[in-house]
Amino acid sequence: MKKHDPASGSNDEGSGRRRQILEIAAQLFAKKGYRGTSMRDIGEQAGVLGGSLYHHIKSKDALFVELHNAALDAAESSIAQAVRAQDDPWARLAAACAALLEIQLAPDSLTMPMMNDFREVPDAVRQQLIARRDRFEEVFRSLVAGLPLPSHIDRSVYRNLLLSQLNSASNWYCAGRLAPDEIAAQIVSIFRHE
Amino acid sequence: MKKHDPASGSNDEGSGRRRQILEIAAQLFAKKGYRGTSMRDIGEQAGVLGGSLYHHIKSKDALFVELHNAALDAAESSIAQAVRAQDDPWARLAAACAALLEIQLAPDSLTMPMMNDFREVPDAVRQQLIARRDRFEEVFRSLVAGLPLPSHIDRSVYRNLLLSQLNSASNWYCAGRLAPDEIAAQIVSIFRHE
DNA sequence: CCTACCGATCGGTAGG
DNA sequence: CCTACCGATCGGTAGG
Repeated sequence: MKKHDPASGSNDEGSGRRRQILEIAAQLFAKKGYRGTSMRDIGEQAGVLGGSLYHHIKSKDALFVELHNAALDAAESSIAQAVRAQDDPWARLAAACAALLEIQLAPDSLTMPMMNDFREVPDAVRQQLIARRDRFEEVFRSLVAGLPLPSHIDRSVYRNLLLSQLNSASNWYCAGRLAPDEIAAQIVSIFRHE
Repeated sequence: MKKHDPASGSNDEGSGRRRQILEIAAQLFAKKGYRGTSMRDIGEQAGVLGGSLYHHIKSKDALFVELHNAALDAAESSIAQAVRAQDDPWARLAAACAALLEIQLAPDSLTMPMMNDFREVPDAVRQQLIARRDRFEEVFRSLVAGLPLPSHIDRSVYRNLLLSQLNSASNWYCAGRLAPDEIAAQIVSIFRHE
C-alpha cells in the first residue's frame, strides 16, 4: 500500500521504469526540442498513453529541469575526474573538453545536449536552467584563468567562444568521421596560444 | 481591382505594411523561437488579430522560410562586399566574421539570428533551411581553404567550429561590453595559426 | 482588417 | 496503466 516517491532514488521495479522513461524523454527532447516533444510522444516510445506518465513525473516542466540538471551533474563530475589527472593547464583544458564532448556527442544515455534551447522553454523553467548552467560554467572559468594566454585575448570572450563550440558540436558532428576526443584535440590545438 | 502578389517586391502602401510585419515576425522568431511564436503573437505586435496576417502571408511555415532566406541573402552580400576589399587571407576571414557578427548581433532589423533552431521546425521547412544554409556556408569553406593553416588542423572541423561560434554569439553577447567587430577580432586572433 | 469559427493538439486530471 | 475527458491554444479559413 506504500506509494513510492517518484522523485526519490529508490531502486525497486517502479524506479527502473522511471529511469527508462527519463532516458526516452532525454532522447526526444534532444532530438525535437522542448516544445517539439509532447507527453504523448514520450508515452508512445514508452508504450503507454501520455496521461499515464504522470504517475512517474509531476509535470513536463519538472521532467525537463530534472533531465537538464542530471546531465550537468554527470558532465560536472566527469570533467572533474578528467581534470584531476592532469597538471599542465593546457592538458587540463584538453581533458575537460574531451570529457564534455564525450557526453555531448553520446548518441543515447540520459546525458544529452540540451543547454541550447533556453528560448523555447517557459520562463519559470528557463530561470532554473540558466542558474544551473552558470554554476556549471564556473569550472571553465577557472580552467581558462589558469591558461598562460597572450594579454590581448579577452578571457571572458575566450571562455564563451569555447563553450559555445562544445555545446553546439552535436549540430554538425558526424559519427562516421572524427571521434569526440579527436575533435577535442582539434579545438585545443586551435585555442592554444602563449 | 488588381490584387498585389504578397510575395512580390512591389513598393506600394500594402508592401510597406508587409515589410513591417516581416520585421516584427523576425524579432519574435529570434527571441522566442519558431514554436514559441504564435501567429496571434505576431498579430498582437502588429496591432491586428492573428487571422488578419493571412492577407500578407501564405502560412507560418512560408513566413519563416522567407525570413530565414532573406537573412542569409543579406548576410551573404554583406560578407561578399567586406571580403572584396581585402587581399590577405586572414584579413579576408576577419572581414567576413565582422560582417556576419554585425548582422547576428543587430538588435532589430529583418536580418536576424535564426539558423540555430532547425530542431523545432516542421520537417518540410527544415529541409529548405538546411539547403539554403549549406549554400551560405560555402563562402566560409572557400575562405578557410585560402588560409595557410598548420597541417595538423582539419579544415572541415575548423570551419564548423568557426561557424558555430558566429551563429551562437547572440546567446552570450552583451551589448554593453565589446562591439561586434571587437569580438570578430578576438575570434580571428584565436583562430589565427600559421 | 474583424467576427466567428474549424479541427487538431496540447498539458494535465479523475476515477477506476 | 487505461478510459474519458477538461480548458487552452494552435494554424488557418469563410464571409463580409
